[in-house]
This record gives sequence, structure tokens and C-alpha cells, in this order.
Amino acid sequence: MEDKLLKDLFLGFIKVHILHHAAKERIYGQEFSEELQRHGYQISYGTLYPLFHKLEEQGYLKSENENVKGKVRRYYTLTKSGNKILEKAKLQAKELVDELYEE
Amino acid sequence: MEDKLLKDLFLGFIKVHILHHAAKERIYGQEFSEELQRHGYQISYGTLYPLFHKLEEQGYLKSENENVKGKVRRYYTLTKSGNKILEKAKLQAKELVDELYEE
DNA sequence: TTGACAATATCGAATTACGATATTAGATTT
DNA sequence: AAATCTAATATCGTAATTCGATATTGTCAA
Repeated sequence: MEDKLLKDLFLGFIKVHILHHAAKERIYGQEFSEELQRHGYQISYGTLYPLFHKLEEQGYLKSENENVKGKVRRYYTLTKSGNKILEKAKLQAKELVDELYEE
Repeated sequence: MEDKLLKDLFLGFIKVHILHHAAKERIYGQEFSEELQRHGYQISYGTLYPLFHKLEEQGYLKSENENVKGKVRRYYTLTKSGNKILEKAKLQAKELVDELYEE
């Protein structure tokens, strides 16, 4: 992400994408971060983990620890209210993009 | 914008929308802010004006003062490099939204 | 020359993002 | 069973943003 403008755009989306992925399957930090990188995006763990915490505090995600090969993972899934805000966010995002292309 | 998540999403877009509008016509802070409000969005002047300054510093906008009925306005227009980054940002934004809807 | 006003600019406090470092806890090795 | 290893999570101090409030600018009208 060469330019700060593009990075900020991405950062605005990051929470929405977290919820979006958590809606499809259980996610955890490490894997989510790697998936982003595969798509050419990047976010610091110092940003990502606090984001997960905050989304859980707000009631959009819920989490459970699980041991996988002796390592602890914190899996997150979407809550009902998380799904509600996700749908709102998708609409808003679409609206904002559409305006960039219409006219 | 009831929810912080939605607001952050919007804030990620704000610079792109500034450039987008400046591409269509000369814009200035007060008017741009009012136009946002008409669309249900809102941004503090303490955020907006420094953003204009930064976008100009980075060479994406250029500005000129103009007197309108005895009041000074700073009009901004898009530069060539501003247009370049705008096109990149539009593509990225579309990509990010598309992923929320596909699958 | 002082008031009034639209618009822009800037301030201090609170929040956020970053990279780096520390912590966790089960598995493996000795 | 103590020590070591390791994937993953958590946290730290610093720098950068965002906010609402306040200050400043520059021209016209009285």
C-alpha cells in the first residue's frame, strides 16, 4: 500500500472485513492477517488484536479459546448484532463507492 | 452516523471523496462540508481543513484564494497526480466492496 | 474605524495505529 | 518433571488523527 490515502481507505474497511469474514467462518488473528497479506493488504498486530477486542466489547463478535496442536487460538464468530451492523456497513460502503462511479 | 464503525468507514473514504469532487469542480471547505451533511455525513472542521492542507502538501490538490462578496474562500482543484491517486483509490474501493458482496 | 460575518485556521485533549517486545500455555525434549 | 520451543495473543510507548471549541482572517457596510 504505497500511499497513505490508500492505506486509510483500507483501514476504514478493516472492521467491516473482519465482521464479513467472521460471518462466513470462525476466524482468528494470525490467519486473518495472513489472508489479508495474500490479498496485498497489511495491518500491524498492534492494531489488529485491539480491534478484535473492541469488536467483542461492542458485542459484534464473540470469542472462545481453543487449543490446536498445543497452541492457543482465540476464535471469533459474528453475533446477531454484529450481523446487523455488518449489513448496514455493506450498504454504506456500496453507496460510497457507487457515488464515485456514477455521474 | 450512529455507530463508530460506520463513521470510520466513512472517514476512510473522505479523502477520496474530496478528490472526487475536486475533479468535477472547484470546491471549498464550507460548501463541501454542507454537501456532506446533505448526504447524511458529517466531519468536523478541525478535521476537514487540515485534510485539505495535507492533500495540497502532497500535491494532490492545488488552491487559490478568492473573494466572494467580501469573504475569502480557498478554492481547491485536482492536480494531475491527484487524479492518478484518485483512480487508484476508486479501483481499490470498488475491489473492497465487491469482496463484501461476492461469494 | 468599528461591527458584522463567512470562511478558514489552529488549539488541547482523547483516541488510534504502529513496530517492538512480552506473555501465554501446551508440546517436545532431555 | 524441568527446561526449552513455538504459534498465537497481548501489551507497551510513541507518533499521528479526530474532535469540538476557539481564534483569526479579510472585506463590506454603517
